[in-house]
Amino acid sequence: MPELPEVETVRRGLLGLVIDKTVTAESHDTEKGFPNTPHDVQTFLVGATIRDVRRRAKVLMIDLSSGYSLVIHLKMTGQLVYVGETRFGAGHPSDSLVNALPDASTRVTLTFSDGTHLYFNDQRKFGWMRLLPTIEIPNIDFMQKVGPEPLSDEFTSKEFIQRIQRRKNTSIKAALLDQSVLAGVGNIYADESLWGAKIHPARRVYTLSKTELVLLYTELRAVMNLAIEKGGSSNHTYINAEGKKGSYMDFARAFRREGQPCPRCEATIEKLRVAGRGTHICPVCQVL
DNA sequence: CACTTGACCTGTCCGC
DNA sequence: TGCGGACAGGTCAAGT
Repeated sequence: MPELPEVETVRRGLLGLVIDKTVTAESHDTEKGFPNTPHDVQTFLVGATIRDVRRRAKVLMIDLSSGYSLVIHLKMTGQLVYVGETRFGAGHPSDSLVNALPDASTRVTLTFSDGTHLYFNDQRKFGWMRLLPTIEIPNIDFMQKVGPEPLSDEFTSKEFIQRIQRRKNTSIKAALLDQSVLAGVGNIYADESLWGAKIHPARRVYTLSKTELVLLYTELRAVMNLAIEKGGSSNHTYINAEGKKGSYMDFARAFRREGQPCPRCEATIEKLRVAGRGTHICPVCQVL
């Protein structure tokens, strides 16, 4: 799924596309992804106008004039794609991505008063979308447990170290991926930041020096900020609100670069398994 | 309690 | 070409 930079990219895209649009219809598949009652949908979604699009951790919130919000987690393969009235012509780079919607992975369709649409697609059906009173969002389980935003101005290296060290006995990669430690880090940016800080992902947290952790903090924020600037990372499923791919993968230094040279020392990048996840390292820069 | 593993789904890719 | 298994950017519940 989209990690923090991808979700933030979707948020920024949606802001420019759906603010002030009024929902006139909604449809969704019955099996999964949108469990609200038809009554709630009719009362609090249909007829409401979109006022804001916010993000916390990897969760998006679309605030409505009804006092309710659509709360969305894209998990691994979720997409939120806006399709305007004027579709791209045949041959346009985005043509095949966007003109074909809705498709077999479309779970929810919103129709706006101007005839345009917002689609929630999710091939693997891990993602979810639900309609909640806006003021109740901070009370849901996810929001209660999730850690601080790593890119906020108030998030210091001191706080990073303090929170990471709550998981002293596990691997540093597992600690980075733990959403209750800090919000928004996933497999890509865990590998990229560990490469940047020259730390082996399987190192136990208690073995890391303060200097190493400060460097990791700096690398993590740099890598995520760069990824936002580049519009996120794209595999075959991630696209932004306009149906476009991000370009961070062109800048990736370890993630999915197994067999290619390390940009720092030319050693061959290797793939291994840490914390149950595919993990990419430079075996020379990052040693146990 | 801290930590690890399996499950949730569908599609794709790789080796036989 | 077909088939089986591993794997995919996340999070929970259940297990040790």
